[in-house]
Amino acid sequence: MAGRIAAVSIVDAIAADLRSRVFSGELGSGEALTETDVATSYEVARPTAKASIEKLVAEGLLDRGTHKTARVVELGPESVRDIYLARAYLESEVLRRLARTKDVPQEAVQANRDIAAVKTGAPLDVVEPDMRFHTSLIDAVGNERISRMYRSLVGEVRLCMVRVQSLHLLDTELILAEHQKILELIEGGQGEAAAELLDEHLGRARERLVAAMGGSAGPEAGYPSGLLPE
Amino acid sequence: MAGRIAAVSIVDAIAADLRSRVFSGELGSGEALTETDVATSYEVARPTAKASIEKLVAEGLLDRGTHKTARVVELGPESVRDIYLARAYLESEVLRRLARTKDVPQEAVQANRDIAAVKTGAPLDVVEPDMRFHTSLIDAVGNERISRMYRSLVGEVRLCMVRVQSLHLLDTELILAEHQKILELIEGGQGEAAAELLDEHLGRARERLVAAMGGSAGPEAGYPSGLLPE
DNA sequence: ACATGTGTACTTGTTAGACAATCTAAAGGC
DNA sequence: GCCTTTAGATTGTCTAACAAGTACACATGT
Repeated sequence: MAGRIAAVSIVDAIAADLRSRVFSGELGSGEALTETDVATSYEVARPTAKASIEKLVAEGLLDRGTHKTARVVELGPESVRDIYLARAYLESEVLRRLARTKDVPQEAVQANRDIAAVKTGAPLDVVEPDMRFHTSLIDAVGNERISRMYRSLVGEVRLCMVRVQSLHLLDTELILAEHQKILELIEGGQGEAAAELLDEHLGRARERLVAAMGGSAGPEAGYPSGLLPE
Repeated sequence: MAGRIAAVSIVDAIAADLRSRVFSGELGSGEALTETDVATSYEVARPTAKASIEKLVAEGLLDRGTHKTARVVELGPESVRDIYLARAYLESEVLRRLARTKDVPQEAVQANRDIAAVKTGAPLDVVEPDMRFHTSLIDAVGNERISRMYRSLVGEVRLCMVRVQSLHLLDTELILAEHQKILELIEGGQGEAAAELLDEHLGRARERLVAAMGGSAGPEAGYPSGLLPE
């Protein structure tokens, strides 16, 4: 059941590789990706490269207009706010819903454990389990379209997370503690409180990242009260 | 400013035409769309047709696996529930948000007027302004990603609406009255009430459509109390 | 009769090379 | 220095073709 075979097309394979190169920072913000470049470097035909690029454009990871070269998206402060607010919209509703049935998804619990496990390593290692924590909450409502919508956001969200971690804007302990508390609130049926904590959780990351990018941070950037014993 | 010129690519043009043919019912549920068919009928090369088809697949209007012919999606009762619940997630949050600032978008008001204007004509004419009513509410929050996410749903939503109207499952007067009431609740700052009414509004359409498709309808299918004087 | 294997037709995945339209940036003229 | 022209690079689209996969009918063996 696990690891079902996947007959990936060449297009998908290249798209996946490009994606990971964007996430790893190998392809930096604003970097150009011409169709011929991609085609030659992967030794495929140009239409194939084109299709891969178009996939990433659809995901929001690349940007391009007609007849213009595709470039890695440049996230400004406004985009960051846009992204995090969209996240908050979806995720807070999801938490309320999950709390109603007191349904704590095991995958989220596991993801948080994984964050704890890597907390001594490189800061970028936190990104994957952190992302997984949030996606597993979304997936837990069991709505295909909602998961799909969230997926369309995930690429950009991950880009933001990479930035947050690279710049050490958040303490891993804090992430961990807040995730834990959110799960507890769901278990206790306190949806509204969970949604509020999530708003704080996301708001802090959001405003600190905005500030780090040269925007003016909102009040949400501050530290929380009481979760971490000084 | 209005009607800004659009240098549409051939791919986009074909995609747009196919889309409208799906919505109009000319291309029925489950109908096959071969790449060569599309290519010959529009007199373009197969790769061009392929790209168009892939666009519609990404939109959720067509369905296809690797090496298999693309087909118009077949919406079962489960899909309908999935779609409408996803809608409700986004839209109810949006209403709460709009009510907080008592922000009644003019486009929504206009859309509802347009519904009233066509109410004597063909039932399918209601679909476009009805869809516009809901999208304009979403767009009113001014979040690019949220609008984008909703767009990814719009294709399927519209398919559902076409069904609802074709089968005369809802009275236009009722749609109109509930839309009106929702706008009033927003204006009055009563976000929670607006969200609840929306849930009713969507829930009724949802369960009636489910029932019409052979699923078992939930309790939401019934008529409302008091909005329409008998 | 049933299950199994085979084969052919249809369809998609991918490639190659080519041309026109468009964008980008550098060279030149005022 | 600024604007225009020109050349190069890049994308949009096409034609033609082969490889690989799917589907369905057919034949085979039990």
